[in-house]
Amino acid sequence: MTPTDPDADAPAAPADRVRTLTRPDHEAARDLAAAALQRGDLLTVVGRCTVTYEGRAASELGPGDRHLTCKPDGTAMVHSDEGRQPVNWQPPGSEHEVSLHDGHLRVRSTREPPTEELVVDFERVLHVGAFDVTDEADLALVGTEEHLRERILDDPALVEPGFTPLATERETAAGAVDVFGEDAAGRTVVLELKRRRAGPDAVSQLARYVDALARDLHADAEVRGILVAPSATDRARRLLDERGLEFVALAP
Amino acid sequence: MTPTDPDADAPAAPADRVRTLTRPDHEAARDLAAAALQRGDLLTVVGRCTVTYEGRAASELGPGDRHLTCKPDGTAMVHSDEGRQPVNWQPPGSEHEVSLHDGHLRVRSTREPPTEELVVDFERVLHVGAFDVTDEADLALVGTEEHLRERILDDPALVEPGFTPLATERETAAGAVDVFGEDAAGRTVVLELKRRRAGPDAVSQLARYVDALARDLHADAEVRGILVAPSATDRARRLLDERGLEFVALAP
DNA sequence: TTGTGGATGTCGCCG
DNA sequence: CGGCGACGTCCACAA
Repeated sequence: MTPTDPDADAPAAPADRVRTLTRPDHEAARDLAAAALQRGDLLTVVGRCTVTYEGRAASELGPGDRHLTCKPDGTAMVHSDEGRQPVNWQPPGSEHEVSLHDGHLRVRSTREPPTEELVVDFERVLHVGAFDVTDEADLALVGTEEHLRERILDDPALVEPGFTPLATERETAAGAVDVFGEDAAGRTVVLELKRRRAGPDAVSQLARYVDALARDLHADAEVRGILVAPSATDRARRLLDERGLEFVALAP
Repeated sequence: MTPTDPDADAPAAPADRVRTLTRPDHEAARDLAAAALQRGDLLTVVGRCTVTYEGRAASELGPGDRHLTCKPDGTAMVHSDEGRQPVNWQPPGSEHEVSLHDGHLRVRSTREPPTEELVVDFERVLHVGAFDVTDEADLALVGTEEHLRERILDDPALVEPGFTPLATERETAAGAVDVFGEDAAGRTVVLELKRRRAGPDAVSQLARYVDALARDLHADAEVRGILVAPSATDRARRLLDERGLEFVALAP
């Protein structure tokens, strides 16, 4: 927290839900940023800065123009002008603090564990913004692996005629199997589902479950493993063949 | 870049590197946003909006306050007040456009392939910002898997006395092996490196390489596989044992 | 363009 | 908390 305002018991003015400064001096920027963190606002800072990170790894980033976001949940992100990924960040649950260092505006974010520290040092501030935002809505997403599973449970013949699902997330020594069932001949079947084109790791995953189940059941039990995905790479196909596993093309 | 302005030979006014509006009406917001996209600025919009996405999957998001970023490289991100991940986004290379719909400010981002469309519809705009930002600096990151590899090549005895690296990224039928070498007895050794605690997938990956190499070489060739990581989960240890593979504890 | 595997992955779920 | 696997993963790099 900021080292100010221990007892703001006087009813704060119903401040604007948005407060911004353009090209503020560093003290004004610090004040607005500190107030934003204090109030649990979303804080944005744009300007020329350097960034250092130390934690699971460590990084240095020289001067450049970037966009910093500090969320009320403790997330911090430093975005450059390119890329979907922030160039540096701190996960939710971190604590942010703002200060002046050598006449620079410094935002420091720490968390623990693991111990991680992100320091963003602005030598020039183009913009500071404090936003009182709330979001109650939930994202409704379709086309996931879960939908593929529902499709199969709805109509098991999509996998093959006579296939009967018996369980989902069935536990084995190697982990939980996506769909567990049996074929028309009563043989055990394991499905591994992928919402998109499957690669070698999907095959390895399926193989782990098949091996584990074959061991869990009788030594003589035959266990079929079927990879269900819209498509599979050549290498994945080859690995399937080598392991005596099968493939069924099916999309979410 | 924007697909316009073939001959902007008239010297553009040395416009501010930052232009923002607070609680603009939708037309003013549209004008500033359009100018920002035109100029290749970083565009930010904060306000109450709904979001729809359709492409590799599809999603709907009801009304809430969010922060939209459009980068000059075609990236778009919609951030809510929580989480490190944007609630919706568009990858770099997309094209953004801004318009008025039913009196709302609408930002639409599309790309191809795959065909994907993101529509952000603001019913209330708290803030619009246009920032002329550049970032030449490169991130210097340490503690990656590559550093672990360099550590091993520097001092192969960290793996075991007598270990001799012969190649990195050596190709096999199953893909490229992290480190390929031989032990003191001249046996072929495959290393799979992980910068952090290793799980079952790391073991499967190593097993794929060992199997492929044993096949590529002679049928009677013995190939040792060693997982090198700071630590490994119980399940990973068990899988290593089952497959006759080994583990060496080593951190980047 | 596609394939492949790393990532400070993040995130949710479950023991 | 740690393990485990999905993700509209993103991303760089190689073929």
